[in-house]
This record gives sequence, structure tokens and C-alpha cells, in this order.
Amino acid sequence: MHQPDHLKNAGLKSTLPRLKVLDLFENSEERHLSAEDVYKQLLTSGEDVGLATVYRVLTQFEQAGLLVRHHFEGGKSVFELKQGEHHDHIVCMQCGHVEEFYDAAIETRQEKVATELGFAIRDHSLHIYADCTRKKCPHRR
Amino acid sequence: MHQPDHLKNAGLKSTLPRLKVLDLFENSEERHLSAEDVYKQLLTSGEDVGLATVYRVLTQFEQAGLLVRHHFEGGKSVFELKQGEHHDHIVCMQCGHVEEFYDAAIETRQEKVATELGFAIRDHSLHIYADCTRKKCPHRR
DNA sequence: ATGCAAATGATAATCGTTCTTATTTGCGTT
DNA sequence: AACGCAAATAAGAACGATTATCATTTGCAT
Ligand SMILES: [Mn+2]
Ligand SMILES: [Mn+2]
Ligand SMILES: [Zn+2]
Ligand SMILES: [Zn+2]
Repeated sequence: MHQPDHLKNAGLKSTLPRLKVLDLFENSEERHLSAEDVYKQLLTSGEDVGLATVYRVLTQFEQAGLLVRHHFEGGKSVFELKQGEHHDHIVCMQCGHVEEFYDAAIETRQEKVATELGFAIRDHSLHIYADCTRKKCPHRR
Repeated sequence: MHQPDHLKNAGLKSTLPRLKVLDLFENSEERHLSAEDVYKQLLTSGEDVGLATVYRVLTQFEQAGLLVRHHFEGGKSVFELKQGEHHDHIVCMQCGHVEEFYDAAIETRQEKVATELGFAIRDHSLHIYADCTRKKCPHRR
């Protein structure tokens, strides 16, 4: 889906570290990755990229519109491939599993609320923290 | 409204630093304060409390249910007095002004979404980032 | 007033992230 | 294919927010 020239189109030279990071997001099991996640996964697969470079590249990709950054609880930034449609997140407090959802009613209510209060929305984040029911989840009874 | 014995009820000794911090939240102009905010305001009013103590006390108050902690963008934690009713926040990206709101429709939709996805909600945060229209706001045209 | 567990405050340590700078690389041009 | 150079990288220092350590102080039950 993404090609080396996606980088050029974004005004970024197609360098080895950038291609590796992009590749990781395209082929990783987990959609939502922190800088540390990216760094460690690259190390594990033998690719060695400096941690500073990972941070720099993630920020550049965010600015270029290739990635979206989220601030879930826990302090660290998490990134995912930007693939058009906006969505919100529900995070399992037991296993960290992240599920995505979109609810049109919520989105419109937000607009309404903001307008009534005299605000013009630029962005928003809705994070639901919950317990999931996946077999893998350590919380399962 | 809060008395020294609110602390005792929460299982916390009523010490000087704790009383000062609680007092600040009760009498401060701004409802939503960071640790740094609290520390500086105490210094300004002549009270001297160590920064470490401020952090410690804020966390204890959160655990005791006296304060609620929020993670707005910008990295630092922000606290406010817990006064019963849950609400969400809309933050001005220009002046930092925080407005509170509650929308029943949004709350119920969240429950619905979570249930459908097989999650049991424990908590959530909805932060709307926007431009406000207050006279004080530097963004005003 | 006394004793002691609990709390404080100064400072060191930690964590995620950004900055600095010497070295390397991508890539358009010979 | 070799050059030249701006742009990018890597290693480590620096940073800002927060937490941990530990010697000293304080609240409070006796
Ligand atoms: Mn997502
Ligand atoms: Mn609030
Ligand atoms: Zn789970
Ligand atoms: Zn404003």
C-alpha cells in the first residue's frame, strides 16, 4: 500500500530508517505503537535504528499526515497509520488491547456542545478505559 | 465546605501541607490545576511546601477520592476537586481556558458502544480541543 | 510532656522525549 | 562510477515531569 514514493510525496527523502518504520506500521500485528515499541521491534528484527531517529521520524510522519498520534493514559505517545476515517478508542485496562470505534451520534453531539459553549472544535479525543472479554485477556474470569 | 476532618475521614492525617493544598483548590480562581500550578501558587502566598510533597499529596487526594486527575494534552497531569457529578472538558487551544460539560446522549452512546464491543467501561475521558470566543483569548479576531 | 509512626523536604533518580553535534547517506550532477 | 553537499542519522547529553530515597520534623495517642 505505501511505497517509497509516499515519502517523497510527503517531502521526505526516502531513507532506510524511514522505510523501515513505515514498513513496521504496515506489517505489524498491533496497529497502535509507541516509540519504544517501534524501536524494540526494529532491534528484534535485526534492523538497527537509533532511538532518537525513531522519535524524529514518528514526529515527521505525524506532521506529514502519514501517522496519527494518540495520548492514552500512561504518559507515552502512541501512533497508528492514518487511513482516512477518524475513529475513537476503547482500551482494555487489563491487557492493553485497543479497539477502534466510530459513533456518528457522539460526533454530532460533540459539535453541538462545542457550538453552544462558543467553541470551534479543532480536534478531540475520546478514550474509553474498560475490561475486555477476549480469551487472551488476563482479567477473564 | 471541606474541613480538616475531611482528611481524617479519608484516612489521612491533617497536616499543614495537606490543609494548604486542599484550601488552594477550594479558593483558587481556576478549578483545574497542575502540580506546578499548586506549588507556585503556594510559594506566591508565602506558604512554603516542597514540590515533592505537592506531588505526593495530590496523588493521595486522588486515591482518597478528593481530587480527580486529568491528562490533557501537554503532558502534565491536571487536578480538580471531585464534587460528585462526572463531566467532560473542552479546552481552548489558544488560551488554555477549560470549560466543563455533560451530555447525557454522549454518555449513553458510550455505554452502548462498549457493550456491543464486549467491554465493561471503567472510566473514560473526552477532551475537545477548540478555539474559544472569550474576550481574554489571544486568538480573538 | 514523651514517643514514635507517619509525613515532609531536599535532592537524586527515573522516564519519556528532544536537542546537539560529529559522522554518514541519499541523490542530483558530472 | 565518482563527486559534492544538503539532509538525515546515531550517540549521548539535556530536559521537563514525576517518583524515590532518606535524614529530619511533625501530628497525635499515651
Ligand atoms: Mn486507532
Ligand atoms: Mn472539570
Ligand atoms: Zn483485555
Ligand atoms: Zn481561548
